[in-house]
Amino acid sequence: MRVTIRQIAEESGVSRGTVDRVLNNRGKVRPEVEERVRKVAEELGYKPNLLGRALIKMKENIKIGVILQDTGTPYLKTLSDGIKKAKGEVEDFGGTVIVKAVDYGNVEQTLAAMNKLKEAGIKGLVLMPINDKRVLQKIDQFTEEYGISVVTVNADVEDTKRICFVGQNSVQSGRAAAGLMHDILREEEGTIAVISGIETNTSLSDRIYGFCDEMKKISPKTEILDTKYCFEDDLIAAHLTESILNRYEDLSAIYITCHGEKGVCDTLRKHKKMKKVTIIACDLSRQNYRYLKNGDIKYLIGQDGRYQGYEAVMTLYRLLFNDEPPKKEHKYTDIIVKTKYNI
Amino acid sequence: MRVTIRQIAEESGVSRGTVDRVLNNRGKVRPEVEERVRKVAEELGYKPNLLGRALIKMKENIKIGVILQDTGTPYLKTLSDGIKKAKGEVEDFGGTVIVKAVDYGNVEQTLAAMNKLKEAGIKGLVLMPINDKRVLQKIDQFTEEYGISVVTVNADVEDTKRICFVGQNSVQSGRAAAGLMHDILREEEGTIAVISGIETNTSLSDRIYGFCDEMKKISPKTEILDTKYCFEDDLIAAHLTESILNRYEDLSAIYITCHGEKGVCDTLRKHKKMKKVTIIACDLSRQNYRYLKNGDIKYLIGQDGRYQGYEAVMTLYRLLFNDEPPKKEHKYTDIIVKTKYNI
DNA sequence: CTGAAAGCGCTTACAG
DNA sequence: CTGAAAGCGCTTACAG
Repeated sequence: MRVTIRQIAEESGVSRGTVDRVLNNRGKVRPEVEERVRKVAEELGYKPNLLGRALIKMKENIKIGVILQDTGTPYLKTLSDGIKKAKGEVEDFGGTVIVKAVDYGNVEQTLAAMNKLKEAGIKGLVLMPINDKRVLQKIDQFTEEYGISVVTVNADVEDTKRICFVGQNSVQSGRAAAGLMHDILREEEGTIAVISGIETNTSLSDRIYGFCDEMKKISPKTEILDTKYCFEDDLIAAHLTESILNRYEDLSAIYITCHGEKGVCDTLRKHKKMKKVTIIACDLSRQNYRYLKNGDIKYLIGQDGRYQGYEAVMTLYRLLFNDEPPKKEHKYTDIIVKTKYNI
Repeated sequence: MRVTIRQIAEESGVSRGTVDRVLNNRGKVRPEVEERVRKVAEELGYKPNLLGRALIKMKENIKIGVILQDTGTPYLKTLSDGIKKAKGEVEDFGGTVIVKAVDYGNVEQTLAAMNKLKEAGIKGLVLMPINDKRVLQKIDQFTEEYGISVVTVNADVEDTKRICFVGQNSVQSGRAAAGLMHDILREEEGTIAVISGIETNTSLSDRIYGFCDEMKKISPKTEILDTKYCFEDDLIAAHLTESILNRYEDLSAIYITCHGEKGVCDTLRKHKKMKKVTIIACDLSRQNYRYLKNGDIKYLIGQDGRYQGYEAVMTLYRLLFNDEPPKKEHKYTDIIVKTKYNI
C-alpha cells in the first residue's frame, strides 16, 4: 500500500496539516519539526497522490479557454477534435473548457474573445495566435497582469510570455519539403511556385522560409517565385495557379503550404500540366489522400493536429491542476511524410 | 458549477446512496423512485466526476502487470519508456504497475512471469506475446478463469480472448515497404532478400507477409528469397548477408524487418555492394538515422514504440479505474515513413 | 508555530 | 427498498 500523508503524520508524531505545510513549503513550521517530517517522508518514499489534490482543486472550478481561428480547413477539424477529447477529460475531473472560434486572421475578434474569456475567469488559454502586435501584447498582459498562462498551438509567436508552444517545427517542415522536392526534380534548373494561406500565420511563413532556405542550399539554380496567398480558398488558389502558368510555361513544381489544393490541381489538369508539375502539399486530409493515390500530389508533409489540440489543453491542465509546468518551451510534433503507400 | 450526486439527491428527495444505486444500476430501488432520479439526473445534465470514483478505486490498490521480451533492440527501449511514463501516471493515482522482462521468445519464462504476476494479484496484463500455443492458452485462462484482462502490445495474437491490441498494423507496414521498394527499383526483375528476427513474433511475420503479398501484386517478376532469421543480432545478420551475397551476386535489395542493420550494412560495404543494394529497414533508432543520412538505408518504415507502451498500460488503467472498455479491438499506430529529410 | 475539523464527489458496508 | 455514516488522500480555514 502506498504511503499517505497520514502515515507520515503518525510516524513523525505531528498532524496531517503540519505534514502538508512541510511538504508543500507553506512555511510556519519549526525547523526541527520540518526536518523530522522531511526525513520520515523520504524514508517512507512518499509520493503525493494526485487524486486527493485534484479533488480539492475542483472547488476552484478551474477554467481553461481555447481560441481557434476558423480556417475551414481539414487541419482545423483535427485540431478541434483533439481539443474536444481533452475537454472531455478535463471536465471528467471537474474542470471547464470554453472553446471560442474567430474568423481566420481576425485580430479584433481574437482580442474580443480573449477579453470575454478573461471575464469568464479562465486560468489558462490555448491560443491559435495571429502574428499581430496587439495580440502579442495581449498575450503578455494575460500572463503578467492577469496571471493567465497562455499556450500557443499550431503557430508560435516567439518573444512573448506564452509558456509553451505545441505544434510543428514549421521551418523543418519546409526543409523536408525542399529535400523531397529536390529528390524528385533532380535537374539543376527549374521554376517552383509557392502558394500559401495568409501572411500573419507564422506556421505558414516558417514553412516557406525553411523551404526557400533549404532549396537555395541544395539546389541553388532553382528559381523560387514570390509567394502567393490564397487564404485557404480553392477559387483563389485556382486563379493564382492560372496566372502563374500563364507567366511561367515551364513551371516544374508547386509547393502549397495551406488548403486550396483542389483549386491548384483543377487548374493544372485544365492546362494538361498535371504530369509536368510536381506538387508537394501539407494538409493530411481525405481529399489530399485521394490526390496522393492518383499521383496528382507527390508527397504530403503533415502534422498531427489532433494530438496538438489535445496536448495544448492538457499542458494547461497539468499546470493548473497538478502544478506541473511544461518540460519544454517547444513541444514539436512529428513531421509526417505521406506517400501513396502509407496513407 | 458541475452537477453532483448530492444535488440530484436533494432535487429528487432521496439520499445520495439511492442516487448511486440508480445511476450505477445496482438495483434494489423502487421503480418510481428510480424513474424520478433518472429524470432529475438527465435534466441537470449529470456527468459523474471520475475523481470521486477513482479515490475509492484506490482502496482496491489495483495492480497492472507488464511482460516484455528483452530483445535488446532500440525499439524495446522506446516501448519501455512509454510504459514507464504510464507507470508514473497510474501510480500518481494510487495504482501499481509491475514490469517483468523475459528473454526474447522464451515461452517458459513468459509463462512463469504470468504466473508470478497472477500471484501478485494483478487485475490487468500488458503482454508482448509469443505466438506459442501455451502462451495463447494462458491468455485465455487469464481472461476467463482469473478475470485478468490482457492487452497485447507490439505483436498481436488473434483468436485469443485478449481485449485489445496496441501496435502497428504490421501487414500494412510490409505493404508500405513493398510500395516504396518498387518505387526505387523500378525495373521489372530483381532479387530481394528478407531478413527477419524470429519466427514466433507475429509483428515480424506479418510484415513479411504484407511485403511479399504486395510485391507479388505490383512487381510480379521480382524474386523474393526465403526469409532468413538473425535473432536481432548483428553478427548473425552479417553472416546471413554474406551467404546471400555469395549465392546471389545480382541482389537488388534487402528488406530488414528487425534489428541487425549494422551487420547487414557492414557486410555490404565489405563487398562494395552498398550502392547497388537498396535497403529498407524498420527500427527508428539513432543508428538507422545515421544510415539514412549517409544513404546506406533508403527508407525506414517505423512505429512509435513509446506511444504504444504508454497506450497499452493506459488502456488497462481506463478499464480498471474508470470502467471504460477500449473502443477498438485494434489500436493501430501510424506507419511512420522516415527519409533522410524528416528524421 | 501546530492541531482538529471539515470537506472535495463518490461508493461501501451497515442498519433499518 | 432506503438512509445515515464513514472513508478514499489531500488541503483549507479556523482556533489556539
